[in-house]
Amino acid sequence: MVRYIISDASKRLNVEPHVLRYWEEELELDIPRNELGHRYYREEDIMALENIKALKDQGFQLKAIKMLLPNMDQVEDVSDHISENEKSNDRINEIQDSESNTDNLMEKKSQEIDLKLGTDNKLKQFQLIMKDMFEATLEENNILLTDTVSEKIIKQMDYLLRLKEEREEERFKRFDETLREVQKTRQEAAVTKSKKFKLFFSR
DNA sequence: TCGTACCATGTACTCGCGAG
DNA sequence: CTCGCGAGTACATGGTACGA
Repeated sequence: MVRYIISDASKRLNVEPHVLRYWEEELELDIPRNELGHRYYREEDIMALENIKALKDQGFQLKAIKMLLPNMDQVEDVSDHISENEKSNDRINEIQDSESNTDNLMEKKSQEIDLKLGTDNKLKQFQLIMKDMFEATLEENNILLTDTVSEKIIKQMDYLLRLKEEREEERFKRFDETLREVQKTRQEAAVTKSKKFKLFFSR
C-alpha cells in the first residue's frame, strides 16, 4: 500500500501542508497516523483530496464540500469500478502489444473512449448530487411555506416531486445498468485474459 | 460607502522526535 | 548538538458578503 507523508501529499496535490491540515480539520477527514503521530495519506485519501481541490477550484466552500463528502464516496465507488475495468483492459492491452499494430491502435482508441466515458460518468454523478442538494433545499423551503402557499403551488410541488421520483427511479435504473455492465465487462475481460494467456503459453 | 464578520490561506513560532 | 521534518497554535492578511 502506498503511503504519502504530508509533504509528499502536498506536493502531489499542489497545496501547502497546513492547508491539508486545515481541510482535515474543517472537513473532519479521517486521515490515519503512523506510530509517530504523523499523518499518512493513502491513495484513496489523495483521490478524495483531489476531488476536494477540484470542487474548491470550482468555487465551492468547505462547508458545501463537507455536505458533499458522503455522496462523493458513492462517486468514488462507481469510478473505482470503472478504473478497475480500465486497469483490466490495460493489462490485456499489454499482452496484445506483441500482436498486430492494427489491433493495438483500435484498443488505444477504445481506451480513450472508455476513459472519456469514465470522466463523463463521474461528472454526471456530481451533477446529480448537486441537483439533489438543490432540490432538497427547495423542498425544505417549500415545507416551511406550506401554510401560506396556494393550492396551485401545492399542485406544482406535487408535480415536481413526482418528476423527481421518476428521475430518481430512472437514475437508479441507470446505476443498476452501469453496475451490471461493469460486472459483465470484467467477466469478459477475465475470459479474454485467460484465453490470451492460454494462447501465449501454448506457443 | 463604510464598518463588520466570516472564510480560506499565509506566516511565524514553539515543541518533539529521529538521524547523523 | 545540530538539522530537518512534522504537529499544533496564534495571529495576520486578502477577499467577499452583508447590513446600516
